[in-house]
Amino acid sequence: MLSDPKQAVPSASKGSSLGTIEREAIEMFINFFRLLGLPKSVGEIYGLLFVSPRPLTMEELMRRLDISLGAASQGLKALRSAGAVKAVYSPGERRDHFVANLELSRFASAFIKEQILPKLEQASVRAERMEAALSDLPEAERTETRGRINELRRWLDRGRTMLPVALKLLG
Amino acid sequence: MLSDPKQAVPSASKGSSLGTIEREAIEMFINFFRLLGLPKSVGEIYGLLFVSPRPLTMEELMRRLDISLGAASQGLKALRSAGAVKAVYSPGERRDHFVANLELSRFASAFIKEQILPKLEQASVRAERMEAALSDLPEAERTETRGRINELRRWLDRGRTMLPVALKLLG
DNA sequence: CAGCAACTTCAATATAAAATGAAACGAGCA
DNA sequence: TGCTCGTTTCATTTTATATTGAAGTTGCTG
Repeated sequence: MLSDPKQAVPSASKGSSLGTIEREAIEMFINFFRLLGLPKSVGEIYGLLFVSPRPLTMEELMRRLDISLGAASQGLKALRSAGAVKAVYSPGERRDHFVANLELSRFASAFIKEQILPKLEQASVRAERMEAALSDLPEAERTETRGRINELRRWLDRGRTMLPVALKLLG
Repeated sequence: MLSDPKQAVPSASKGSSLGTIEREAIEMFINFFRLLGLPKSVGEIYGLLFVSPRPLTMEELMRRLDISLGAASQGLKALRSAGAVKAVYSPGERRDHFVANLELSRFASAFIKEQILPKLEQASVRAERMEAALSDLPEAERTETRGRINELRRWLDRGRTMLPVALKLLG
């Protein structure tokens, strides 16, 4: 359980312009990025940039991945803001060229900082509110429920001490 | 970046039958479960069971959470198969009663084992195929691309040695 | 072993998320 | 200043995911 396998399969259409290495890299990153809740197009873009030995323009990404202008622009925006991709200057060239940042640990860090930590903080606030609401409960249920809330808080505290350590290990 | 905040808000309809503690718990678990790619209804069910001092039937879950028969059945199935919930025997009662397993570490373990490890394995296979396909590349690109594939493999190897350790720490 | 309550399944439907592409924007250049 | 190319934005469309509930199944019980 915990959701299905369902393998990523490249559409036939883009088979022509991509080699084995590119296809494998793209599929791999689609899978990992999906794990972080990111859309397919973002994984495709990063995958292609990861194995590309030279910077690519947005136009090249659109063409080779067969994605739209909007998807390319938004995907790159997201990747840049996560520090996963950067624009490099190309002399005498007007358009932007993009390269992948190969330090994969960035993703884990960004994910922890932006997704997990805020949820932990919010959860702690909720736990306080739950504690405070214990008095509304009928006597009989109070002890049992208090125990459960405490269990929850122990986990939240654990998380809040562990994650910064994990972040240090990564970055 | 890395997807939006967008807070879970309980539908007005079920406000009536749920107290503060229940609402807070439900919203908290909806948020965490979503992080693991699980549907809202699954988070709702687990949240309510988590703070419920006594076992609940499927019918109670349907009524109090205002979810359908199918959602309750499937959500419980998923939670049971992940070991997050179990059915307890209730003397002289025909219908099943469910309780939450409070050991939250189970989720992390299940998630790592079922979602992350398989993807790492598959990724390693892909990396081998990429390595093998290097010879198809024009000379000029080979060295750079080989370096990138190696970078990838270093990360995959790291992951494959770290995760089992993480699993031990949890369980 | 018939009837029924409890549960499961799954095709249909509703909802949410991502992709598209036309229109708006903006930076550099003549 | 007005063009032009490259990029961003966002309303619309498409696709994917979750939910519903009726029909099917199971297994207890009288």
